[in-house]
Amino acid sequence: MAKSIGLKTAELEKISHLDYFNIALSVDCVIFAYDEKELKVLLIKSDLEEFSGMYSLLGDLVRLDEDLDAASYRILRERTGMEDVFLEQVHTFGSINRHPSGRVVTTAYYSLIDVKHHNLRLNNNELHWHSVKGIKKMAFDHKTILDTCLNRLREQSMEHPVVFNLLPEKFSLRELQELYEAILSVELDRRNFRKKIAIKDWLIDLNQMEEDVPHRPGKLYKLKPEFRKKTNRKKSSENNIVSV
Amino acid sequence: MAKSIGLKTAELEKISHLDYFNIALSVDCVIFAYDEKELKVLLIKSDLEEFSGMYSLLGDLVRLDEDLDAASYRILRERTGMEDVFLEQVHTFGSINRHPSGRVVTTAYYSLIDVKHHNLRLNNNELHWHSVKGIKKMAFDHKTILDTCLNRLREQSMEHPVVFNLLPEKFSLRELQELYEAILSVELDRRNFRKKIAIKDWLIDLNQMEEDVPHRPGKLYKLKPEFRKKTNRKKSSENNIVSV
DNA sequence: TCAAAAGTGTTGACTTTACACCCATGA
DNA sequence: TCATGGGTGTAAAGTCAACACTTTTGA
Repeated sequence: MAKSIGLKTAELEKISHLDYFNIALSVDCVIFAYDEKELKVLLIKSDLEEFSGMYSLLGDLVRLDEDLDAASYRILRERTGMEDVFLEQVHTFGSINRHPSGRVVTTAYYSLIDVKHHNLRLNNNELHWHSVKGIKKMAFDHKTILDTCLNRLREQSMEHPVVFNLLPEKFSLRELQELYEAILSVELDRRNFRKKIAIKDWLIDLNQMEEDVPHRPGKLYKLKPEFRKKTNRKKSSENNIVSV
Repeated sequence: MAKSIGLKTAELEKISHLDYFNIALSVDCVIFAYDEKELKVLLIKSDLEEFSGMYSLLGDLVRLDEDLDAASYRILRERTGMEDVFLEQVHTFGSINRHPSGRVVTTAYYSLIDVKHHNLRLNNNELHWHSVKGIKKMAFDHKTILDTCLNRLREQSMEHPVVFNLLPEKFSLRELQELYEAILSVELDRRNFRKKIAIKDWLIDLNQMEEDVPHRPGKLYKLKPEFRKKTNRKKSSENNIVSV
């Protein structure tokens, strides 16, 4: 079969570049949860001698026959037993020497889960929730990755209804406010907070009350279903329209 | 040398995972410029038979001894002859079948350059500026990548002084406004636009006037040097502080 | 009856939008 | 003298920040 002049087939191109198929690609998941009024992240003790005693994010190499996004879902599923959770790509880290095993480029994702719903076997596998505030040092460049994902979470929190993925289905406005305060590391004014949430029109009043609280119970709300997106990925048609 | 129980060295880990070092990693650059009152992007005719006649972004495989960010700078330098330009990572695309040569995951960057300063040899290498508005179909998943980068540019434009990378050093407020209008695809009110720019306090009044315009010349400005960052990458210390 | 949090409005400061006229220059 | 864009202000609407008291419940 004659080839067009100047063009090469993909197969030919692959052969001429085989040397390059020599970088491993991993994904690392920053899995956030909210518990005890603190933002937590799920970490595992590093099993590399080089990072003995340090913690790392949950990650794995991407398989040849696996989409990048699928790899991050797989890790989440394997580690937490959860399906259908919020997961979003954040950034890819590709310094030459970031991994002692060789050239490994990693794509970081962040995930938001309801800590009550996971299915972790936390006891036997060195997997633990860590308060984000207390984390100083991590294996690899994982502290940088964590910081980057935390910043992304903060940005997203302020513009989109994503934090509800960290709460149980029913929650009070106090719980919601405390969650925002934990994520943003700020104190918020109760009246202004409630006004702002009311304007967003994200919530349904369940006409139910908190129970088992040692004080006056608050009303319970849930997120309107149309905002329960699992990811926040933007469609290319969602352009920002601005006027000045 | 004795090993700690349960730990493995990075070297051992690499051996056990050698199969995975089999995905190629590329970077693709969405190089924007502004010319003739339109936002343009630099594209090249695809040299793959599969995409005969279609255009693609400028990309290349990442070398084994090259940082991911360095790879994107290299492509930009090789293609435009420019150093020290604005370049920022946007997203990584990793569908299994996005590339006919095999498994190639690509990290997309966007770049903003002054069209007058480049050093392209546009004539002999099928490299051309295309009006972003007119682009319908591209090779690979490059249309999706372009759309994603355009959205990122729009978001960044509204919050940070990045668009100045698309202008010559000296510019008039009219040029600046037309640039924003081209990027955002909106019409802006002149008085409100000037007020808004004045409040940002990004510009230095050069006390010079436009020349060779067929109407009353406007004042020329330049960006204050402290805003002339080449990239907009966030330091992890730059937390958003919010009050509600 | 005490402790804890629920629930609720107003004011002033600021920001955003909409909108129109005269001026300076070059052709 | 005409065409083109330069340059400028104000009023109304909306948003944001600061701030305090009464109510309800459980202990």
